[in-house]
Amino acid sequence: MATLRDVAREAGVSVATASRAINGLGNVTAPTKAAVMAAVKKLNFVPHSGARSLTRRKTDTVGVILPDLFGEFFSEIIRGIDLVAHESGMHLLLGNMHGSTHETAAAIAAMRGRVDGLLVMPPDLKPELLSDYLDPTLPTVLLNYDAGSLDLPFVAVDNYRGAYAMTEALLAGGARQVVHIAGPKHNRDARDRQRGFVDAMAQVGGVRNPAILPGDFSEESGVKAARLLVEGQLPADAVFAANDQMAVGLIAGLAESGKSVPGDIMVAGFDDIPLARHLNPSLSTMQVHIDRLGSTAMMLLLRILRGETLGAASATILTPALVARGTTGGVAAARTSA
Amino acid sequence: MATLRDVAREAGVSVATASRAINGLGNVTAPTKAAVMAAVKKLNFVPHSGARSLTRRKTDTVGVILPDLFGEFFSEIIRGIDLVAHESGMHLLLGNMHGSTHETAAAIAAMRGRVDGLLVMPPDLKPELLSDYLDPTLPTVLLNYDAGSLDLPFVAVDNYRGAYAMTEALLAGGARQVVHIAGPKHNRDARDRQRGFVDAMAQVGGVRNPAILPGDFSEESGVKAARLLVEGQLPADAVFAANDQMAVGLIAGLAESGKSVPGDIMVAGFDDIPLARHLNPSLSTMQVHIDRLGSTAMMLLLRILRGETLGAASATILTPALVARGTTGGVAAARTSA
DNA sequence: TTCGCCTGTGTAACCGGTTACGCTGTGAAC
DNA sequence: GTTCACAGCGTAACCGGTTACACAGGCGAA
Repeated sequence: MATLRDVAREAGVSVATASRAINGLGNVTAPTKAAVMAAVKKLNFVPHSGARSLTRRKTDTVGVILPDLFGEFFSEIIRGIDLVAHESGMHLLLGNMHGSTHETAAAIAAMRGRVDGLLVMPPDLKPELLSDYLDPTLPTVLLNYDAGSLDLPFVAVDNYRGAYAMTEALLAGGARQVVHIAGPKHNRDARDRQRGFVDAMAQVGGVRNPAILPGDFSEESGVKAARLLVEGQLPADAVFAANDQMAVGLIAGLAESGKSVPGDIMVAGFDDIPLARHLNPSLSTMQVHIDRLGSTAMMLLLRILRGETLGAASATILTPALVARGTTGGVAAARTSA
Repeated sequence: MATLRDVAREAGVSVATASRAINGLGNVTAPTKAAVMAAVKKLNFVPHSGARSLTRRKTDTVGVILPDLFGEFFSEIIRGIDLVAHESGMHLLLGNMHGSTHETAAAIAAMRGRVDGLLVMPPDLKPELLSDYLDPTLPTVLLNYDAGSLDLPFVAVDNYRGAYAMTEALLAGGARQVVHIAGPKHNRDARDRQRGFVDAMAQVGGVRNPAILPGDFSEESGVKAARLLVEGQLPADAVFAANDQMAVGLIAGLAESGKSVPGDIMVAGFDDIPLARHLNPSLSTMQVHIDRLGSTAMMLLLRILRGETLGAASATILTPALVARGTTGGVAAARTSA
């Protein structure tokens, strides 16, 4: 592979001149520049980004650290990030914490020297730990994580208000006994959604200790919840699952037990994954523009990298929108129904 | 941020010793090593990967260049790649060609000096162009792309045989007039699937010029195909869509026209996206382990990077498996049905 | 005692770019 | 005819690591 020195030699100039010519800095005459460019073409020279970033002290890359890469949720986030990053000529370096705290530290450490900034989504990490791992000199935006005590910019979904709104809607739709399927215990999203549910039940429904079934955001745990519900003879006329994935499993489980949705029992989810509208009946849910979560965070990071100071703008909360569909009897079944 | 020199100074040793201690090279006494490690802790030193990769001439990163980042297909590929990469301590640098040829060249060029190898998926690029863009010194594995004349290792899905098998199955299931909804014209997957369909129709069904409707892999184009089919009064008792996405649209469109699936008409897709089994009736399709596409390619690349020479092994073809479900009357409707 | 080897450590070159600074030669101003 | 500013270009230091090579000291063998 040709280096800049090779190009300089070929063009009969110094490396400094070659560098200036290639990067379009002013002080190079047209003929000199032409000679350099000819050498570049001839030798097929492509600048070594690693070396360049070493002196420039910028890499034009941002690190993205996600808890997992599974499912549409993450692909949407990445797509949103990429959209904005691409516009600014930034690259994306993917890190995956694979659920382990230790891996998280490693993933973050490995980013040093490779990226100009970090986008981190640590749904089940304690703030103190997180601040230990993060490099304070590296611009960082948190995804879906209210930093709280940490003084870091973040973009989050208003899980609390979303859950509150959905619960309210179920009650308004005639449900009296609403059961919640919770997400993983340590997951902040899950906890906030549960809080929203509990508060809405108390404040709007006048119910003190609403039933809550355990879950872990997986489809399987939704199936299990259906079993618990039916076998446990839990009185319920509506179930609000903490995410769509569990709602999908729940509906399958209810169908096996001969329960009809929404006839016997209404079902609602959270996230509005693409699958939601294709179910039959289609799934009522809280629509989160997942890609916007990513793109907003990326825009925030870009502004920080540009040196802008963002005061209150550093905390962005996206409010999910209620989408009433078939499983709450809100609208006719999706058109995919036969 | 502390550098190696800082650590060396703090520990009272030279940079060489510090480097050796940190990297666990043998020739360092225990007390010296301890002193260095103490300095590392104290100064919070994290090696600068950029600088390190400059001398080591390896980056522990592979570049992944995909045509797009939309939908579950790509998220699954990335997940498969990440799974293997992570095991080997490799990082993933994402490049996106955003559908444009020019961007493709830029994406590939930007990788120089940042990665040790490349995973490229160029579904609608001509081989000659591709070889122009690629750096011959950079180990590269092609995804879902039979390099043909190019002498590059690749991992691909046997689209031809998959389509052939599905068409055969439809015919065996009693269909006589099978219509194909094709994918984008320049897309190799789409073309191979169409060939498989045409050949099977001729060889197994004895049909010379089977009907083929245009499509572009989008759900929308499936809906359009349904319209063409019904309004055009095309005689058909089965439709084989070149991918699941279009099959989904097709089913929706047929439902709108009052056609029942599989009663009036059977439907089959290709890919087995997660949504497929959740439809009602569930979608018959060719199962492609998309994540394996990614992980296999990554394993191939790793072996090349390790210096292994792989002869015939450099071309891997994954054969998709037929999954008969509701839309071909093959099995009972999915359990998500009410 | 002397030689040689081996171990632990330091010096400095190097990876491939960028850029501060210094040098040269030209034309304008005096 | 000097002086000066400035444009164009080259030299060399630098980014932050790795590592070839040199070197010092300790030890066993001759």
